[in-house]
Amino acid sequence: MNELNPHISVDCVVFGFDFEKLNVLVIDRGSNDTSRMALPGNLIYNSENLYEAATRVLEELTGIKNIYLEQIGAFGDPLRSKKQSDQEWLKAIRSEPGARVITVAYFSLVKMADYIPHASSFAKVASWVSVNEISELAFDHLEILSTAKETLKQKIKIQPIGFNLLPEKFTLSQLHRLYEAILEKPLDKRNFRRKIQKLDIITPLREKQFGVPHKPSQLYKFNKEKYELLTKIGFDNFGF
Amino acid sequence: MNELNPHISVDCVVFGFDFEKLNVLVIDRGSNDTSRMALPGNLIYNSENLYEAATRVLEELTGIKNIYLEQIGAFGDPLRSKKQSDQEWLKAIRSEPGARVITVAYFSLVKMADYIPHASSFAKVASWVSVNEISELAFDHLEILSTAKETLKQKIKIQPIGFNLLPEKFTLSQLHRLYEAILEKPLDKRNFRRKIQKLDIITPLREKQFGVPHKPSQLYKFNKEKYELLTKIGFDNFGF
DNA sequence: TTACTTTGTGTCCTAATTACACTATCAAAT
DNA sequence: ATTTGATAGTGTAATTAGGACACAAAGTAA
Repeated sequence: MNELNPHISVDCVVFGFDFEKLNVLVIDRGSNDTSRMALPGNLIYNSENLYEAATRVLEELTGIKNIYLEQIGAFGDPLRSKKQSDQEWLKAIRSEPGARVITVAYFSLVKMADYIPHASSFAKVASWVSVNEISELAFDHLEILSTAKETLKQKIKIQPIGFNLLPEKFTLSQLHRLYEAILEKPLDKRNFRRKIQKLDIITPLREKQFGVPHKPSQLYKFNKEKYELLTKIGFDNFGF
Repeated sequence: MNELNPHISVDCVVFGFDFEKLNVLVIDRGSNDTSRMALPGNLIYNSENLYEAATRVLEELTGIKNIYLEQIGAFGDPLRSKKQSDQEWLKAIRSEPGARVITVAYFSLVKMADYIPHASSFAKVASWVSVNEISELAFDHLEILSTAKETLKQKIKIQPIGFNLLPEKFTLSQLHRLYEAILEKPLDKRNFRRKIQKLDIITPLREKQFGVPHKPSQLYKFNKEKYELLTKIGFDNFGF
């Protein structure tokens, strides 16, 4: 009973933030056609649920574990894996390369510094790529990525999940740039700071940046207790 | 190749509004155990995509077609169809009743008056039930329903999809009660009206209610052009 | 004609949003 | 020592949105 289900896969859109822009973790299939890159993903086992499968596959392919992971939705066009380049690759790794597969996509937010991705299994290389520089991916992964970006945009307005993309200690400017990168629009610096401060979910540390060639910035940490209290009593949005 | 895929199903949460409260369309499996009701759903064909499958299954089981339909997500716990009552029913209608099936759930909004549901196929009866009176459903359908309600709550704040639940001509009071039913909280009458009017997506008709034992209400229609313009240039939310 | 029901409307107060510019503080270069 | 370059950090005024609140108007039914 603990066998691969040849009809169902999971794919993960792993976002990382380098203090400048959003990045996505992709694996390189190593062949030399034009669309060599793909999102990490694979078939599920019949014994595991979808979330477990996503967690497992991500660790197997990239070594990443213990992260924020949330479902985006299911993608199941009958032709989603019928491109010739995709079929060739599937023949190399699947026992039923022609099977009709639907995939359940997840998106994940990680602290980029914590994960120097190490490739494994059939992923020759796993690496970070700027989301805006991706114009082609295997299967329907470009569509999945696009949906993931949209989901993240919506979600960041409702929950402060962005903190999963920052280190424990961060500056307001970093948080500011993160929101701008996700929402893909400029946000006024003073208004942003005022709003974040009023939410009362960050706490200043007794610490500043040092070694930077400009005025050092106050460091903050995320106030998890306050956030959990907020989610418990219910709140509507973070309104950016 | 045009065959049923024994591992993938679709389920539909069809919402209707009776001017008082939200209702959901359920099918009655006709057996006499405690959880006789289920959401309309069935296995997909390998030749169709997920949206097509949901459309087809819904029409086959309830006669409903041409409606607003949107994906909620995938549900795939390995035990989701292992309750004894569910297994007994699956044995009656499936060739592989023990197979591990994941389901892709959709939610749908219909004008209740347009659809006097007629049962067919293995649905002995299809009928409207108030969402608040449902405490048990087959499989994991209660969880799916719960997610659907939450999705609808979120979505109604961002897009005016509520109009799919009302007839062509409607009153502001009906729209008001609809929002209250979906959001499960009272909304101030005057503030609600002000807000809706400012959105500029409804147009008053040269028509009033008649035959009602109280002051007749102005009738309105939904302004689709304005809405599409809004979605094109982008808007953030409807803020209720 | 009265009773009953639902419609439709305006104001005041508070809170939130937007637009906007200059000084402070550090490292690095000269 | 001084200058340069970079980013941090801060306040206000004007506008807009949100929330609380009560009563007259228009119909049917008794």
